[in-house]
Amino acid sequence: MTPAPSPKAEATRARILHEALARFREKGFDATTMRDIAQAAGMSLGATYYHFESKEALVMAFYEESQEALQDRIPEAMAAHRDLASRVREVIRLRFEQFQPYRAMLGALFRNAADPQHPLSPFSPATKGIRDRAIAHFEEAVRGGDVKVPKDLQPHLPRLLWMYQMGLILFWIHDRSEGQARTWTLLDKSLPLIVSALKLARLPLMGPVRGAAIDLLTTVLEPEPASPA
Amino acid sequence: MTPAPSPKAEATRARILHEALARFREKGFDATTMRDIAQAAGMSLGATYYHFESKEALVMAFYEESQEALQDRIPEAMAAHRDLASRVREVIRLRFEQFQPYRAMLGALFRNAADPQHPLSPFSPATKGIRDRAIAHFEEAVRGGDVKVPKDLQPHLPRLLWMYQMGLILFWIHDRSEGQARTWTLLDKSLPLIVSALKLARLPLMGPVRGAAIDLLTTVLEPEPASPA
DNA sequence: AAGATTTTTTGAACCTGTTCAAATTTGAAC
DNA sequence: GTTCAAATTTGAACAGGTTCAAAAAATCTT
Repeated sequence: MTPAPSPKAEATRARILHEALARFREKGFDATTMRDIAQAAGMSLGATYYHFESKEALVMAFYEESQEALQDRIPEAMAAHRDLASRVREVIRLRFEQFQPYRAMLGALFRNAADPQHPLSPFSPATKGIRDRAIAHFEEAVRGGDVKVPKDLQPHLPRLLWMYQMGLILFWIHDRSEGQARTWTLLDKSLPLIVSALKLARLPLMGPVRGAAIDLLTTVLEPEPASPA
Repeated sequence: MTPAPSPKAEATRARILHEALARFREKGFDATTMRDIAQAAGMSLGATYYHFESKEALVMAFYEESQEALQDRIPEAMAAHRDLASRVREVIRLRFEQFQPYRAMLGALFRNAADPQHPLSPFSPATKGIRDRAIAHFEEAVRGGDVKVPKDLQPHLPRLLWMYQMGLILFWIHDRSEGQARTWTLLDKSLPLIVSALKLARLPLMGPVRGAAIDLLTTVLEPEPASPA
């Protein structure tokens, strides 16, 4: 796809991204100008655009890099937690920890969350690669957890948990309480409920209910387009 | 607040809005330029800005006007439906019917849905007036319905139903299926579930569960700032 | 190393939302 | 009808994201 990984342009790219993020963190996404970034990186505006298609592409690169960085920390984190709630909580906690310095600017990323067509949306085709890896974390959390998940729910659960995380992140971004305390309260109140519901879902009588819920789910979830040969 | 309703500026305003909406419908929000609109309305760009603070203000005016227009149709619609599911469905159906011609451009309104601070977000302080009236429709639907709602849930239900509607609208806007068939499927599958859950919620054993759910709810819902005297 | 080719960089636009001071028009008071 | 203030309109800017042809630098070929 990309013609070549490029030799040392990689360094320039990294420098631009670095300078951009520093400014995003400090003054926010909107207040930072592409001209600011170009100047900080010591190059012309046009050159900056040679390395990044758009201002938003910078945020995308950040998103990508973040996912990369988290990748490594999941295994050890999972090794330290046994029960499902703790495992899921840990995945989410790590993400928050990582996003912390960028909380303000993340508004810019999630501004477009509601438009699944927008490249920057966490739900867009453009972010599928990142999304899939993020979902894999929850797959991992569930797999090694202590809760037996019904067969029919199994293929959906990781994605559902990822969506749950997305909701929390959205809440967190706009949470103006001290230290985002309300988000943590929400997490600690909702996660146990989810896990309880999961345990309840295994009860014999619950078959039909589960069926209805999953039926609903498949209606909502876009059918993944079959990748052509 | 507003100094005066203005005499005939109202007509100019209406003309601008009319021309703007025609173009939004035809070419979409983004592809329509403020210069286009000014020209269509037969006036200078600056004059257009005299009547509308911003391009988004045009969408806001549309949103406002829509709410106004729906207001009248609710009573008769409710008179024709007895059971709760039908009543709620009717409120939602009316909204879809009204938004139909603007479906494409509504992406622009809901683009900012995820940012509760953004004026155009249906969740923003700026849209509270409209929102409150929309919620009132659901209040009406519940009040005259055939389902007895538990006391502790009562104050929350209308808003919850409104949020449910918002979710459906969001889904609908991005639903690319023929005639947005998937949205209707979703509605017809989810609404009965909601009503069933509501009926179940009244069962004696459900008290604690309901309590936990409502507790969670009040954590999520921003505490409305007390209006100062 | 000269020439050819590709990658980077530059600088000058362009576009579109928005702002604003300076007219112009309108309407009320006299 | 003249006068004055307020409401409206104009035209010319500005800002910031984006584009692009042309120049410069780096890399490759022989």
